[in-house]
Amino acid sequence: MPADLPKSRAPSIRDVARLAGVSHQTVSRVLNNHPSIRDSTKAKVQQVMDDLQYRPNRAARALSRGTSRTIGVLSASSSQYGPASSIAAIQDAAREAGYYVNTANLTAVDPESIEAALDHLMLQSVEGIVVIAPQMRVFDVLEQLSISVPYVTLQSTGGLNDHGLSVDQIAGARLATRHLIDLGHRNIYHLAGPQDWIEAEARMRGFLDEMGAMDVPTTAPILGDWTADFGYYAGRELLRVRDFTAIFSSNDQMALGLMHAIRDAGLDIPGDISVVGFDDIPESAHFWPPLTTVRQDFAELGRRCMDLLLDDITAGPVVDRSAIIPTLIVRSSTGPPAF
Amino acid sequence: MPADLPKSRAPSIRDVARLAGVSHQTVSRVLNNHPSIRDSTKAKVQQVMDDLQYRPNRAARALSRGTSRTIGVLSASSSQYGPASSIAAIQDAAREAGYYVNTANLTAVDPESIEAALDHLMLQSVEGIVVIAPQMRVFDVLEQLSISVPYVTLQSTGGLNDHGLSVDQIAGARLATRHLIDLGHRNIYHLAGPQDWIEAEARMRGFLDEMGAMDVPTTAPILGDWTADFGYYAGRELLRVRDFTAIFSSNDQMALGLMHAIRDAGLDIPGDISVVGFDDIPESAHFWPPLTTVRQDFAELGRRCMDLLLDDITAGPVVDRSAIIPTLIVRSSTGPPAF
DNA sequence: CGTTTGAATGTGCACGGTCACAAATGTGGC
DNA sequence: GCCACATTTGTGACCGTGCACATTCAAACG
Repeated sequence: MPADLPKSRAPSIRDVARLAGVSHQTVSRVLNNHPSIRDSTKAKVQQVMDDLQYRPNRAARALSRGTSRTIGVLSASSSQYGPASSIAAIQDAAREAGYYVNTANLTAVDPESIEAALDHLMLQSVEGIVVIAPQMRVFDVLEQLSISVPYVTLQSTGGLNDHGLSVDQIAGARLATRHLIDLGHRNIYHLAGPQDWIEAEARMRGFLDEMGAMDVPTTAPILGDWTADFGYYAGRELLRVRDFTAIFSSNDQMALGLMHAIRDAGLDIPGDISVVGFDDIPESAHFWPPLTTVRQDFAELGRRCMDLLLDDITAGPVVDRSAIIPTLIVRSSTGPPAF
Repeated sequence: MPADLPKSRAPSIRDVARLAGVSHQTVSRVLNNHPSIRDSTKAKVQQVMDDLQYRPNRAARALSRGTSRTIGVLSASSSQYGPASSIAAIQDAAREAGYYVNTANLTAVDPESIEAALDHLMLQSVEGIVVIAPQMRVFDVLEQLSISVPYVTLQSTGGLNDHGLSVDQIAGARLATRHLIDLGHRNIYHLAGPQDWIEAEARMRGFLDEMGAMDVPTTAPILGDWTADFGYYAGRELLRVRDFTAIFSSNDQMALGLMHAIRDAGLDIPGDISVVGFDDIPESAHFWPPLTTVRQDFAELGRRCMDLLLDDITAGPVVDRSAIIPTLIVRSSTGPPAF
């Protein structure tokens, strides 16, 4: 019976080397697929590695190589559908590329907690950072801190820096707005996201741009907080005046709340009021009525973002930085205005 | 002007030592809050560390200590609301405890990808693993692989092992079922989750238990896939016969789809059919009608789970392993049956 | 057959911390 | 002033891997 007792320490390359009758460097070469290794040697070493259930020690490798093969994700509101989908895609892409992912959540958006989260990531010597914290303020802090590793963001600030990759939110918002205008609506409200959020800002701009381009008079957008709850209360307030026939909501959740309020007021959707959302979360198709919305491919975004970062890290080939154009999904929550 | 040129390498503990006029070991002691360090020395060292913007190298520390201060999260379906919330809570709790978190997503539930994900985590020498992959099969594989680090799961299999901590799904399901029975329903369907999922199984058992306890005849549960889409199609099928007055859905998304189908059939909720969900996702309050459901505190679950794991790792004090009891949230999707 | 060349393998050290132990320094009692 | 003792600091080895360089070996060439 082989001495299979649980050794106190895990086997190292030297253990493997000794048993295989080679030097530790040869084992290292096998590990790293060095070209000049005799096949027989390679096989022998690999055999011993299997027998010993050898696993390279990541810390040692990182130390010696000076590289951690780890990337960090700085995320806010990671429990929401969009960010969560992107994070998952990022993790998959990273793993496929042989990278590890470490996530730090932002508990608040004040500079202190941003710095704390960043510190947490830097302490792990991440080689790059993906920022999925869509608040403007996060970007400001990032700029100031002058981080020593490359970083990319899921939300482009629109050309101010080249760290961004993003769905073209403006185009998406214009799509939604145009849809309402084409249906004949002229009194359209926009329920925007928090002013601080990049997507909120971009969607608002898209809305205003399209309204301007089509020469439709605009009212000031309402600033919400993305939640269905807010959508509901905003809807209640808006309906006290009821000087509109359509609303474009910055995300699906608020649209849901809006529709709730509209129904509560005894009005019909889309008969009395049309509603458009943004995101196309999987539930939107089953809202009442099924929500017309703008679809974003969050997973694709995550993957592309990862490509971009890996490119920055390895200074590799130029990758596709073109924006992803979202698509309009027309369902039953929109129709021509009543007269 | 000080020589502030960007050195090719980051400052090490020895650089700090040299500038502070002490030995590297003294610097190490300052880093680790060793008790016997003269205050003046400590201050001096800290000053130099600040000046140099010194950051301890995690890899080196992990290597020499033989401990990585990293825990792994093995997760499936991490973009769904529940798991995502729990993961976020776990990350926060870990960071607070000075641990790093590394996540591996399961792309599929076959043994190969489970093993691959686990491998990915083990390669990083994680000290513990949190499993948020709620499929039974994952547990089987975990048992077989006989992992060398402690692990805990968010979904208890119910006493077969002691790795679990969970919301008492059975109690929650009984709450929901009892609510329907108390309202006077006697023909109640259950739309369950995928058979392989632990929660699905537990909720189904809760449903059957309560029905049995109250002496209400039961029909076989329908097995769904958690999506609103499935809820919709299941609803369409069920309504062809329409031999029931209430449905208890295993989660809120399927309940949403169900309600969609019920409305499509021209029926009233809860007038004709009552619907209960499970989870209380933030949108449920704004469904049409607002959904009666069972609330789970995912974040609390994540935190408690982390406590449990850290306890296992450090062999610390016994922590609270009591199950979390979910609560019933009554809204407008349930009412007495029509006669 | 000696020389050149390239592939295959070995040697020793570096990476940046921590640990065990030794040494120096300070403190109090007699 | 000397000893016992606690506190503070220093020395050197070590963790597991990769790198630079040295060495061995085999084949090819003149």
